Amino acid sequence: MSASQEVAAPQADPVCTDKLPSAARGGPVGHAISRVARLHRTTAAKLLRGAGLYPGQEFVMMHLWDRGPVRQSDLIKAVELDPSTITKMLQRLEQSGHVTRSPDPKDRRAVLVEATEKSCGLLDEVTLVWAGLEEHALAGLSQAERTQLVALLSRVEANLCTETGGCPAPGS
Amino acid sequence: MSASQEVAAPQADPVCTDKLPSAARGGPVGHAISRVARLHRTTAAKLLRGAGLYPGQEFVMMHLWDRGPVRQSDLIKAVELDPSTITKMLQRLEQSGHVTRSPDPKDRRAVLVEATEKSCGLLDEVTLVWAGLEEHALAGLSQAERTQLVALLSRVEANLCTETGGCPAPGS
DNA sequence: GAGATTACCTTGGTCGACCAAGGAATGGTT
DNA sequence: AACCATTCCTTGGTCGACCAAGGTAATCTC
Repeated sequence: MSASQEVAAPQADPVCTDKLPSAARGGPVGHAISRVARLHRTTAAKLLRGAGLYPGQEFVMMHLWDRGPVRQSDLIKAVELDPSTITKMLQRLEQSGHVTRSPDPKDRRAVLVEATEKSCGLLDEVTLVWAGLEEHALAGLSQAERTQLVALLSRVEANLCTETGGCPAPGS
Repeated sequence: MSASQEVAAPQADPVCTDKLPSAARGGPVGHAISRVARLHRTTAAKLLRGAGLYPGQEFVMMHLWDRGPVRQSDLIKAVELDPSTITKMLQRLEQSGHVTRSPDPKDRRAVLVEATEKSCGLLDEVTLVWAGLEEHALAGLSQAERTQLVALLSRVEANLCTETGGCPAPGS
């Protein structure tokens, strides 16, 4: 019983010696968040499809719809995405006619972004889709549970921001 | 005062007539989930980087580490991803030496996937990274809060699965 | 057994998201 | 005025994730 050569012949030959049954140990919250987020995104994708938007673009459009023309850098700060992501997304949104980009006369480095009139037709649809999705996702949860869910998520978000130095100041 | 030409000159000219102040109406949970998930993923990415893995690959590797050689289709069901996603991910994982693929002798359509010995060195590192990330994300949350968070997320997940017909049976 | 159906995987395409690097204009220092 | 640092955006690359379509092999049906 000293040598670990015969490991009781595991049916599936776990390759890496023995080790723990990882499935359980893998952070349950991390897994849950990943799965829920992916599900949420793909459902949003299907719903948004009819509107001609890809998932992720809604956030940008929403910001433009109620902020009017903004500098691209403001947009970046608002949605907290990588600048290059925004650049490319805007190029596509411009090509599909949802957005207009023009150089800022006051700062020749900057670019002003604005939702086109055509895109305004989507506002209602997108709003509806999001409301429906939210309700679908939260079906059966009491108001208290909903607020607690967002509270917990906010705390997790705050945690993930600290120390990594990847987030803007939580205050403003 | 009939023509709507002078719209009282809004400072930021919100383009789409008036409408509501969307920021508030956009589903709070949906937003929260998106942001948290992105944050979680990018932090994981940074941590996993040292191990030579890209975010998302960990799930696949974990499954392989404790299941041994599996058919690709099983892997697909386990991680609930699109087949093509798995195919491409495995091609990269094979090229980077973390995984081995071989035709299944019992079914010539199928492919058997297995973690390489080299990859076993990563098991500990990945486990540590995930444990640390989980703790970092949940810092300050009581045990009760943690379990409730996963409970709430599970319910949301279940909700998102139903009706859309995009999920496997929740039972098995 | 022949034919249709299903299961398994691949390829090609598009997008979002990131990093790394770089070009241009602005702003502050000396 | 000259220089350096910062800000703003772009390009090029890689990956994960999806959809649509296809090609081969098993399986079911008649």
